Amino acid sequence: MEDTLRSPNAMLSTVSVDCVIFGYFENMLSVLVRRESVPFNNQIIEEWKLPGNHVLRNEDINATAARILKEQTGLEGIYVKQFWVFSDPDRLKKRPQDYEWVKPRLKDDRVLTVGFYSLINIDSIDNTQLIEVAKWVNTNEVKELMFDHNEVFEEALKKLRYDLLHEPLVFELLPEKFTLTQMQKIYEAIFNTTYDKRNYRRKINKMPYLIPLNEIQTGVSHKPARLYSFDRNVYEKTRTERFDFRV
Amino acid sequence: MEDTLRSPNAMLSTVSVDCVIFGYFENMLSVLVRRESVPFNNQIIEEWKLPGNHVLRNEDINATAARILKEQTGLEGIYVKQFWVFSDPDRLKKRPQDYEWVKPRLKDDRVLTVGFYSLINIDSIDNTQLIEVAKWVNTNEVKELMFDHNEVFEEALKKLRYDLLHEPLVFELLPEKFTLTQMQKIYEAIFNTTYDKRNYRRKINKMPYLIPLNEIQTGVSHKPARLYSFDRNVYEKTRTERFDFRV
DNA sequence: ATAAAACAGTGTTTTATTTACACTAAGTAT
DNA sequence: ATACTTAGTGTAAATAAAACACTGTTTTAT
Repeated sequence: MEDTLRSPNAMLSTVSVDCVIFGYFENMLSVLVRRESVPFNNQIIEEWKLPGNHVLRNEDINATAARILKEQTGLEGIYVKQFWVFSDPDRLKKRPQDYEWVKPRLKDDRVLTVGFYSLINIDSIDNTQLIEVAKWVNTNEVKELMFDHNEVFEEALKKLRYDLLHEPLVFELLPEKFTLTQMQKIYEAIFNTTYDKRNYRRKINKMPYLIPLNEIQTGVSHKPARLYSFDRNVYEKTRTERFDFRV
Repeated sequence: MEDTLRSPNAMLSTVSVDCVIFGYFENMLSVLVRRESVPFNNQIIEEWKLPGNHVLRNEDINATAARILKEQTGLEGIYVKQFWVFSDPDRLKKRPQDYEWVKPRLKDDRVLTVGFYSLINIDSIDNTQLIEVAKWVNTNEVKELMFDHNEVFEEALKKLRYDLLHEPLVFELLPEKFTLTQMQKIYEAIFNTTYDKRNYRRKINKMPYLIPLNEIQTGVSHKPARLYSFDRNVYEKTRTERFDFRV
């Protein structure tokens, strides 16, 4: 409501974007960033957090997400999706050791953060130029993070699972050319289950945007599988609504 | 990323919540608010906008949404869901006549808004205590709104349709006790289509949370229909993930 | 009392989708 | 040649979806 006189109680906030970057290589992986050590109770604690940054003056939040992706991983053209706004007034105070360290820097009331998740394809992960303090970790082995970042992470994973049930986001995690087994394994990893190979293939073969190529896998020590690709144009024609995009 | 030194380019923003309030009575309806008249090019223009307000210092955005609902409609305990953050740096400038009027009041860089939609049940609409400048309008007859509010409105409607395909949100639009025909008509209005009554009933009768009552409709001048209710507890048990709540 | 109007409520057949289940084929390594 | 590893495929049964039309109950008008 921009047209009322500003209430003296209106919050003045910096806004940040925190990105849960998902990739798949044998397991579901996610990028965490090591923060400078935190002194707390006379101890030095090594702390990890999600990659994130402030929204800048001339940026929309999607540009912020794109910038974070570029800075942290060196990658561009990555799938990103905003999934939730974390706005608890006390969200930075949930872990006092983090808050004590941040507090002196705060000039505004709050820091509200928009949670994004992003999906990176297998091949990119090999040549990701992660910044020095970042690393890929197994999503099952995420330890305690700063602030409310565990909550952000868990919500991202929930939302990814939910979205995958309704949209073929799995292609964002796959390389340009992939095998059906690779695709199946990603679903199995995310949903922590297994599927019957024949039924799985029967089902996905009905997707008109799944294109079989006249090419086979190389570099494997067994029968090579056929490669497939994802036709984005065909997919775009089949859907009516979008709540995501590419940065 | 709250732990880096604040960039001099970090945006400082007030944050607002704009609510697209949906209800159903013969048609899909939504609440619009009339703003004080706007002088532009020496004309007085009557302007409409979505109900909204600033996020206050000690509020999270969901509390803001709850407050807006209470203030504008007098209702509490309403279903609300955040669906998108509108963060275009120029979003207030899209309609210069609006921006000219707001500009002198802005002390911060931007106003970022979180879009919510909310669902109100038929019965409440009758006794909604709308504030004087607000009115229910047919969603098909929403005219030009202030700022980017037409975009917010359209995105809300898209998101509602999308969500309805995957979750039984229709119960939020229905009264405590309702007939199957009422329910069907809401779907038909939102998706602008018609369904076969027998197939529709066969389908929804498989929902375990749809409870037939030993009561029938009253006050109708034809055969009264059986009443049903929605069992929230049964529903909660059948779902795994939530991205919405009640305020 | 009877008829007309308005909506409630129900079943069958066909087609498509889902599920459960196990073997053969192709390439690689030794 | 053999063993190993993963690729690739079919069928039958159960379930779900889609197409389709009439009878029953209550109210209102005459």
